[in-house]
Amino acid sequence: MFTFTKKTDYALLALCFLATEGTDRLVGPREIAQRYEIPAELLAKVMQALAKRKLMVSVPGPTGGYQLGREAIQISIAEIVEATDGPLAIAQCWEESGLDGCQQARHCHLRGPLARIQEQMAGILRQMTLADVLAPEPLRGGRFGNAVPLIMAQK
Amino acid sequence: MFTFTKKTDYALLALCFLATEGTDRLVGPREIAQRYEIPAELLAKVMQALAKRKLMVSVPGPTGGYQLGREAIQISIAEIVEATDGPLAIAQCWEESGLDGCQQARHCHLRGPLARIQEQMAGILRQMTLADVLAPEPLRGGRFGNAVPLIMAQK
DNA sequence: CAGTCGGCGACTTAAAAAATCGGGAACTTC
DNA sequence: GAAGTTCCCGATTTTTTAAGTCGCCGACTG
Repeated sequence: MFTFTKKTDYALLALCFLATEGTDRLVGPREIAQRYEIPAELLAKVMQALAKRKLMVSVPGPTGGYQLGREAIQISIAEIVEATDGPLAIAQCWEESGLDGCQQARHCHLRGPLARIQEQMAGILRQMTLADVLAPEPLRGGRFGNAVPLIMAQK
Repeated sequence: MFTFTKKTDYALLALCFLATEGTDRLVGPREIAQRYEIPAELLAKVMQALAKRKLMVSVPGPTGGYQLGREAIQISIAEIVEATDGPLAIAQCWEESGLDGCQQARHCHLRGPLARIQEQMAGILRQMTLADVLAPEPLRGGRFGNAVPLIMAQK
C-alpha cells in the first residue's frame, strides 16, 4: 500500500546514478541495468520517458547515452512519478468516465475529503526533490521529522 | 497511482454511514451495501476487519448489526487503511524477507529517503480522522490548503 | 429448536503492473 | 558512404495483486 511502482524505483535509481557518476560523461541504460541487476529493456523505456519530460537529455549514437536534464534540486519527485506512472491522480472517481466509475449511487461525501488527502500527498512529492534523495541527511526534516514512529501493526 | 483500494473506500463509506445514520440503531452490511450498490459479501468482510480493530462494534444475531466503536474524531484514516489493507508499509525492501526483496545489489541510497517520504505520507493519514471526512468544510485546511492546484499532465 | 446473521477461511475471477519482443530512425566510426 | 551501435516506440506476453465469490461454523433471537 502506497509504495512506488518498480518503474519509479528504477527511475530514481537511474537519476541518482546520473547525478553521482554521470556528471562528466554519458551513461547508457545498459550500464545502470547491470549495476543494479534490473531488466535493461524496461529501464531503457523508463529512461526514455524521463528524457521526454526533460529530466534527462539523451544523445544517440554509439558513444551516446544520458545525462541529467537539470540540477537535482530542480527535479521534484512528483515529476519523476508522473513521468513513469502517469499523472498522480487521485481517487478513481473522476477520471474522465464520470459515469461508470462512481455510479449514480454513493452520494459522495467522500470525494472532497479524499481529494484533500491526496492533494496533501501530492504536495509532499512536489516539494521533495532528487537532491533530497541524494542527501544522506534530513536536509528538510521539518514538519513530521524522523521522530514519528510507524504504527507497525502485526500481520 | 496512490489511490485507495476499494476495500478502503468501502470502509470509509461504511464508517461514514454509521457515523451519520447509525447513532441510535444497529446497521448491517446488507443495508449499506445496497444503498451504495457495492458487493455485500466484500463489505461484510471489510466491516469484520474494522470490528476486529475496534473501529466498529458488532452485535450478532438476527437483530444485530454494527455501531461505531469510538467517536469519529478518534478514528484516524491510517487505522482504517491498516485495517483493510494491512500495515501501510513502505517500499518493498524491508518487509521481513531482507534477501529477495532487494538483493545484494542496489547499494540502496534510496531506502532512507524513501522511508522519509512514506513516513510523511503516513503522518498525513495518521493525523486525519473520520471526523475530517465527515466535515463538509476544510476544518484543518492548513499546510497545503485547497489553493494548490494539481499538476494534471496530459495523458 | 429453527432461522438469521456475524465470523472466518479458501477459492475463483478480473485488472493492473512488469517484463519481453520486434521493427524503425539517428548518429558515429571506419 | 557503408556498417554498426544506440536510442526510440509500439504491441504482446507473462506475472502479480486486487477484487469478488463461495461454503461452513458458531452465536444470538424468537
